[in-house]
Amino acid sequence: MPRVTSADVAQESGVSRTTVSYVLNDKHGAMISADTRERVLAAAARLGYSPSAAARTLRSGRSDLVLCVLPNWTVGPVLDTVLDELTRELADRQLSVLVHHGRGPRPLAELWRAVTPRAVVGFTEFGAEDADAMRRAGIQVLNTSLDEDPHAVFAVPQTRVGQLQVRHLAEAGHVHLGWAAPAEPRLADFAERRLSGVRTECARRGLPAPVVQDVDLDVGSATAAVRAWRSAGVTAVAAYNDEVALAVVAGVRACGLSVPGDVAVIGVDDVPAGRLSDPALTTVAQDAGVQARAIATAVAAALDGAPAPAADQAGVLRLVVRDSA
Amino acid sequence: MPRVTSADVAQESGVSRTTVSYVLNDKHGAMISADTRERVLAAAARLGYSPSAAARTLRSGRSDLVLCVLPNWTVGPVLDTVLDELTRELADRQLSVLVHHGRGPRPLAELWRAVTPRAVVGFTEFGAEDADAMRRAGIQVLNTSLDEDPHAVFAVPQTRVGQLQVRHLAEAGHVHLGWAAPAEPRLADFAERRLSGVRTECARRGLPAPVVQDVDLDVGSATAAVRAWRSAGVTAVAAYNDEVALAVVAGVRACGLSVPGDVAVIGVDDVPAGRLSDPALTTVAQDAGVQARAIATAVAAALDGAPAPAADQAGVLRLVVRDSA
DNA sequence: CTGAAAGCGCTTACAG
DNA sequence: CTGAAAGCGCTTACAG
Repeated sequence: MPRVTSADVAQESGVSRTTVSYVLNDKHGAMISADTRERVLAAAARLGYSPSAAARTLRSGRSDLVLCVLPNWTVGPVLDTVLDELTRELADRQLSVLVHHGRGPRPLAELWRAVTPRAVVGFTEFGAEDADAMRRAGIQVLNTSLDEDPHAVFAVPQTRVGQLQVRHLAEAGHVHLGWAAPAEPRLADFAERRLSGVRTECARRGLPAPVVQDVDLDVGSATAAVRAWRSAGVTAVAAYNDEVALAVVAGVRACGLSVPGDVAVIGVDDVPAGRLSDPALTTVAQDAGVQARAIATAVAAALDGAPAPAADQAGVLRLVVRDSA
Repeated sequence: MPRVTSADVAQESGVSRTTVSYVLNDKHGAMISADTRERVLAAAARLGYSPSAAARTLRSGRSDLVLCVLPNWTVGPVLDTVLDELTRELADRQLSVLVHHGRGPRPLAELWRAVTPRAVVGFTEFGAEDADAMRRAGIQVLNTSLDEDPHAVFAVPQTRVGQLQVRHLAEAGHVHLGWAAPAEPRLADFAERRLSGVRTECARRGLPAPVVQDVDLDVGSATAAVRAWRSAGVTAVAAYNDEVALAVVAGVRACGLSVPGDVAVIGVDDVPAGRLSDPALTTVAQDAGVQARAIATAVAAALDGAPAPAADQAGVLRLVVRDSA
């Protein structure tokens, strides 16, 4: 069954392809009689016509797609929400958001060439040659991954996350702090940034350096870490995220100790499971909506050739005090 | 800065566009001298040439994209993993996977027209007219959402999930069961299927019908539900998923009761937080790898025009017994 | 108000 | 072994 083209619609409605195009694209300048208009629309509907985006993109040199490239580790709940919101935000600007997961074995180039996006938003860093090639092809390249990236349009200030954790713990009187690192090596870049914030803030307050322990998402690993912290005199632990924090809580419990009495724990992300755990997790929440809007604004600005507006990066973070610290 | 085209490469290397195309596509039939070949490749590299996928798609009538359409509620951890794996699986077949989140305000048609995918995999049902239009455009339409869908290529047997939960609870001697439904209305379709499995299995075993309670992801809501269950004589609760199960556990605790002594709880998904909770959650795990491979196989079969192979749907599910039931 | 024609960049028979 | 040419389906000046 051959494709229905604008020529078919033209023939069916007895007009030229030009007119079909004008009608279907609601062309402003051209004045089409209401009668013709109606005829064309009816024919298009009858034939089930849908314009070829490939042809349109080829002709106009631009699609209306925004490609988001995710890192090759599992998307957390926050990023999920960011993508949902971003999709909604950009829809207002007639842009469709497409997400690519996990940087598989196929080179990124295959992908952006295949979709000809207007903009690519990286939630992970791409290689310099990839970025250059995309820019050469007229694609706006935006990056949101890490704070120091010069091309970053919006980076959640990861060091600030660590600072907030320490501030809360220190103000509660804790002096000897621990840091629970994720075992997953692909998280290392993020973890490093957060830890660096923890270190800085400890130093600034004259506290001893944090005692770092890797913590897997199982009780055994967490128990070992808790023992190490205890013997180092640690009374409060800042965790990479809520999941790791939950593991730490489980470890403390397994040692026959209690949270926050023996060891206080603070996480990051504010996941539902943290609200429901015993004790409920104190955490640093990231506002997905703020992130999504900032990225959407940056994308829109880039497409308009405008300078990226300064995003209120501090506003994303919020301390949520519950029972674990 | 104008686009570099194959004509530029041809000129730069002193050959025709035909030859450029042959070299770049590793055309089998055509014998190109090693010398020419090299010259073309060098010129392409020097110019930073990247072929226009729009033109290629227009010319050949097909792209190498597979579009996954997600429902408009947040992706769970299982689906996340499925997408990662699917991306990997299909990369072996030279296909790139693109994911669309959340069915925003833009009509789906805009999207598939804009990317001209080879296949669309729906993790949510689309309207009949959308599906028809896609099929008319030569796109393979696959659906994975719910068991009864005739177009479903691979549906996790949701009713079976409920059956497994009941079987475990019943074999542990429980007679009066509760079912914890998610408060989120967008989950209703899934929840309904699981609950139906619970009902069926209760009936089959001659147990009274399950007592259904909506449970929000907060302690207050869960506490109210637990009180209702207790006064109905319920001793074990099957929850929609692990998050809801965690809420139920929190509710039981808030009532001053214990899990599983007073109320046993079983979830679905096997999320890390469930492993770490106190007590550790008994749950029904879904194997994301099995799902991803089944979908990948189905997509490949559809593209080859082959009939979809029967997937081993039962193998996806596995009971994980821990301490909560 | 509407039509004929060019051209976006590519691939592929068809001739040499 | 390589080139000239057609055509995928669309939009948009340019003429009427």
